[in-house]
Amino acid sequence: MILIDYKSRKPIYEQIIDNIKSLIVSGVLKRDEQLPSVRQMAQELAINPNTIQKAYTELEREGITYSLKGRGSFVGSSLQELRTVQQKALLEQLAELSADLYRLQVPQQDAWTVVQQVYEQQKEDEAYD
Amino acid sequence: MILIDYKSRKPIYEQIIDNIKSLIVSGVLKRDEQLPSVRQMAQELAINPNTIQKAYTELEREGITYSLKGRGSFVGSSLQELRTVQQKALLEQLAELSADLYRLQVPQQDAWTVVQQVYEQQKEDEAYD
DNA sequence: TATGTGTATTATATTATCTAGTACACCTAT
DNA sequence: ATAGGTGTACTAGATAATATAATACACATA
Repeated sequence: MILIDYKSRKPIYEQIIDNIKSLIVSGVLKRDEQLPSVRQMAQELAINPNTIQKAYTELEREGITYSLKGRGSFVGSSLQELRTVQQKALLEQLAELSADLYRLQVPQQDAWTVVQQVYEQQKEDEAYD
Repeated sequence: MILIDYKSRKPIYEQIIDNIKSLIVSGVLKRDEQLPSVRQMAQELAINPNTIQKAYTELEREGITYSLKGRGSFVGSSLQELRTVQQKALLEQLAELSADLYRLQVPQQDAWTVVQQVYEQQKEDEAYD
């Protein structure tokens, strides 16, 4: 369900956060569905429970999950809500990257070609599902 | 000449590296031109000389500068060489970002609009030089 | 010779990350 | 009521990356 890359410079708890967001946005985890408990996920990933706890706390702070004492942690954000937020964030990243591309005098056409090619490649990959 | 953002999560030595690359790519620093000495830059930025040294060592490792004992550090990469390398790196970033955009189902048209707007905005800003 | 270079070394401080262990309050099924 | 599973809080320690501090040495040049 969740994969951790220990070689990455990205902290484990951030990888868990991103992973859960992906699961929600991809529709695997749905609103009000229960997440694995802190201890369970810690055991499955062979990671300290405190690290999972840190990820869950941050997810709750962002309003993406909610926790009930004695019950568990649950998805608090709908697929559409989270998708909208993340789309906005990605477009902001794209704007920053575009500014860098401009500064380095990369032709607009070259940038566009890359985007197009990736989109078409992804579409092809999807055709095999 | 160089600005450091102490609030940034990016380490100071990395900021120095990026800053010097920008100065080369923008044509401010030219091939074989001498960089500020380790001690001089350390004093100007009120930063420990070892931190500057770390940045310079990395720049030399990347082939962007070269150092001569007793002489100083100099630009070893031409504007065109470095620009080409960095353009390639940026386009790779763009490819990764495009894949994320696709996964989040951002319409290709929306992405394209952002890129276009940034390019036009930058062009306008430049007109005031 | 004096000064300014790059470079190397050792030590310390700080911060972020992660682990370890323990404890408590709460919920629920038995 | 009890047991077991929840979230949560707390203290402590290990480790790595980053940055500072203080010296020292070799080399180049005016």
